[in-house]
Amino acid sequence: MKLPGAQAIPTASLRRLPQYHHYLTDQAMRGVTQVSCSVIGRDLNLIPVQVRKDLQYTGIVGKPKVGYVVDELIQAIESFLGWNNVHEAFLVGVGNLGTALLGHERFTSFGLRIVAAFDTDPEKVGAWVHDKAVLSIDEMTDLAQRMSIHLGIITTPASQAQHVADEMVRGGILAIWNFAPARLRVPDHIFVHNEDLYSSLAALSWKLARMFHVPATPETLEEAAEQLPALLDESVRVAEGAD
Amino acid sequence: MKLPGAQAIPTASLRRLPQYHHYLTDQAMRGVTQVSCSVIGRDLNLIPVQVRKDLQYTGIVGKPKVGYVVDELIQAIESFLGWNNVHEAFLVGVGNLGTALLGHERFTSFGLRIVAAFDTDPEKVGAWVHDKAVLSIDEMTDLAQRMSIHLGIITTPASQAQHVADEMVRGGILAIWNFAPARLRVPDHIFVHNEDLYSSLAALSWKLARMFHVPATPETLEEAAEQLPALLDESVRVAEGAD
DNA sequence: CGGTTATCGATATGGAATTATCGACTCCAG
DNA sequence: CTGGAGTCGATAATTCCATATCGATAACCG
Repeated sequence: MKLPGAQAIPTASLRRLPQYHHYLTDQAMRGVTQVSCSVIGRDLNLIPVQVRKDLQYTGIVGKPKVGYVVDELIQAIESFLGWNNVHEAFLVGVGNLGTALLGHERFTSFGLRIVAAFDTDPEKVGAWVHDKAVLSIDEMTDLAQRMSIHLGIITTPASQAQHVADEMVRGGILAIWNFAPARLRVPDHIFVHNEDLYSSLAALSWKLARMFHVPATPETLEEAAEQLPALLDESVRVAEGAD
Repeated sequence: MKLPGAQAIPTASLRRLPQYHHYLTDQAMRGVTQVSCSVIGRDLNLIPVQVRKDLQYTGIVGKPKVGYVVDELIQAIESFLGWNNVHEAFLVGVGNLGTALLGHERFTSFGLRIVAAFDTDPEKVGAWVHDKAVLSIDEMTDLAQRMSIHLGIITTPASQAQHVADEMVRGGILAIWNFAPARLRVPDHIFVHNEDLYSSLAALSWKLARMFHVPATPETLEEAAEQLPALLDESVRVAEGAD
């Protein structure tokens, strides 16, 4: 028996759901009450079949010829993603990025409320950033336990991320949203969700490099083929002095 | 004939390369000169085969029993990702997130230099944020043309993102790094790379919801099966009043 | 009131990505 | 100098995701 809202959903689909949600709330504000996969697909540059498949994971049921009721769809997505239950979180690392996240009031609508921030810098401790108190990192572990906080957000430099993660685990935190470019080592039962801007930057860099420096024209391919040392010959370094 | 540094690489592999890069530079600092896929896999929680496959895309060649030379590997990744050629970029939207990005001096090491920022807010225009001038958005289009800027970064609210994108295209920008939660509509030859924190948050939310509210035990599955209305019966809304 | 059209839901196909397997090579130990 | 262990590189198999196709259903129109 197949269960709606079951445990299996492709990551790719999961990442598209907020886009549908955003689009749908926008449509709802404009007074639209019903919507079809075709229309969504047109506006979001996706093929209708994929939209339908994604939405089916939420357990929503549509009607032929009409499509879906917008409000029901929004509810289904929110429910599926757990946005109806707000999770309280601690944030560690009140730098540029940390401050930015603290300012995202919108998070509350998406099931996330940052209740306090922590830092090591004495100048920051005691301050208030976007109505959130900045406390000393030393208090974090104990406070997480006493407040039963289960979610931690790390926005420190990479060098401190592991230490912060360890403290979070000690404090009973079970899930970590990690923005530091570091691979955290945690016990198996702790869930780590890595953000890592650099991973994303890589995809962009690669594309840019090929757009501006190594375009895929036949000539440049031949050039490259000439330049590349005997890959078939010796172990010469391939990318030497490219700068 | 297969070309090293060719056009095809899985996105997933692309996203892992910076992690290897970060790990390798760290190892290099510690004096490690050679490394094998097994070791990398152990430290980064990946299976050796996958590491090997990812690294092969960069065109690097290893030696049996020994592995790879760390410095060559770093060079190969940087070259493959185009990090040896710095791209200049404009950033639009000096809010929390924009400010955070402007502060990332590290970007320069990864092929990206933000040369100027733009905003509509008269209070921000004329200021300097992290040594970058904040200019009026009106100047952006013209300036992009005159300075031959080809990369734009959008950190505005979603409502303004489309307008900014249009202006960027008019200014000759060819690639856009979009942090606004909006689907941009651009000509075909423009490359858009979406960041969208909310997409990422969705994956986290979904996991959290199942960790704390709908764990995957048989009992709760039965409960859920009971609660869910007759999906097989009528079109009743599935997720009613979950709040 | 019946035919047409648009949409949903389900299944099937195609392709891509991860994982597994095998042969070849290099270092190290005896 | 020779055998064994460990690693690379390539190919094969599996799994997973995206896309295509088909029947069923409900609104619209003549």
